[in-house]
Parts: sequence; C-alpha cells; structure tokens
Amino acid sequence: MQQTVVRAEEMASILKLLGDRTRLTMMAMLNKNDRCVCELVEFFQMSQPAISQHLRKLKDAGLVKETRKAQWIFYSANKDHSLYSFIQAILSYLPEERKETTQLCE
Amino acid sequence: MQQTVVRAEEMASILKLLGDRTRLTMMAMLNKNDRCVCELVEFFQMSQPAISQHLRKLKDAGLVKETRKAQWIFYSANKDHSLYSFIQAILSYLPEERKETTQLCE
DNA sequence: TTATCATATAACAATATGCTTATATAAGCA
DNA sequence: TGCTTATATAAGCATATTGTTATATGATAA
Repeated sequence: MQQTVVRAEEMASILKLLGDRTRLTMMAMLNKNDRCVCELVEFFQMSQPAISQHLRKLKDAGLVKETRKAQWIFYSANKDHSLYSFIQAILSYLPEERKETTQLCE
Repeated sequence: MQQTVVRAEEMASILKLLGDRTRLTMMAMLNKNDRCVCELVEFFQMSQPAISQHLRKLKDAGLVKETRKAQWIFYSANKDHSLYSFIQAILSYLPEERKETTQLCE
C-alpha cells in the first residue's frame, strides 16, 4: 500500500492546527460524528466565539466541512481532504472518547 | 499489532512542536542521522541561537538527545521516547531528503 | 413583521512564539 | 595561559495565537 507523501511545509501547517488540545479533540470528535456548534460549546465548556474561531481555522485548512440543517450548522471531518489518510493516521493514536456524548441538537 | 494510545494533551504538545517547518524538518533529519548544531545552522541557513532554541524545545520534550563529541554536540532523535512510534509514524509521511547532505563536522 | 436562537465576525487584550543581538560557557589548541 | 571555535542562554522585539466582549448575520417561529 503506497503511503501519501506530504511536503514538510504542508505537514507543518496541519500539525500546527492539530497542536492545540481543543482543536485536536475537536477533529477527533468530528471524525466520528457530525456536531453542531452548540454541541461543541457544551462539550468543551468554552464560549461560542472561541469554538467558532477554532472551527474557522480547521475549515480554512479544509480539514472540516459544514452543512446547514435548519438553524444549525453541522461540522464534520472533511474525508475528501487530500491528506485525510495522514490526519486519520494521527487521530488513530487517540483513545476512544470516554463518555459517548449524546447528540444535543436534532 | 497493538498501537500506542496517546492522551490528547500529550499528543497536542508533540504536534505543536512538530507544527513548525524548521523543527519538523529538523526532527526528520535527526531521525536519520546525528547532526551537530553547526550542520543544522548551515542546512537551515538560520542563526546559531535560533537553531539552538529549536533544539532546546525538542530536547525539553524528550524528542531529541545530545551527545558531546570533542567540541561538537551531536543531536539525534530519541528513539527511546515513549511515543517514538507515533512520531515515527508522522515522519514516515515526509518524502526522503533530496540532497543527501554530507556530514560537515567530523 | 418582530423576536429569538444559532452562528460568525470584529475589536481588543493577554500571552506565546520565534527571531535578533549580546554575552556566557566549555572544549581544543598555540 | 590566552585565543578560537562550538554551543547555550538571556534580553528584547515583532508578530502570532487564543481567548474575551460586543455586534452582525441568517434562519425559524410567533
């Protein structure tokens, strides 16, 4: 199986984004389930703007994508990202989420 | 094969360190060969203190180790780091170094 | 409509980061 | 010893990062 090759510059920018506890955990969550902003605010116990700003960075890098459903915007990992397999490889080292947080908005 | 499980906090701090083009490339180099500081200064075309400061961060995290040989201090990846397999997995996505830089000091 | 809820964005402040220059330390050599 | 080379550390500065509060936007519901 041929492994993707990632340029150092590009890899560094992805690692920098994931090099933040909140964003890393967020990516891991969004890699398993879609989540609306309010669920993330609830989960991380952070202000809504703080969460939105983290999501913005992940979105700008193409790591997550959004889908509007009625008044909510759901985010999820962008599995079409050209380096998704790399990201997946990193996230695979994280343990499973402890409490399987229930969907809040829906 | 059982894969190491890494706490989000700890993973984030490693990713943050590797989320810098210089340190990432440096880790990849040191994972293949020992290098003295002067070689890194030469390679990265950066000031000696700048290189030393990056090395310090990597060393503080236990990612690299140093060995003095006469007047030179050689750095190399610390393969005994408890999360070395994780770091290795990340670095494995980088392409091979183009020009196989020759040893400068020795 | 207008009010409300969900989210984004702007402006700002505190702190962190990554250089720079200057200086300290430690080893080798004349 | 005193000079030189290799490296580390300290101090300072510019910029980046990450949160805060205030406000804008967009959708739903009354």
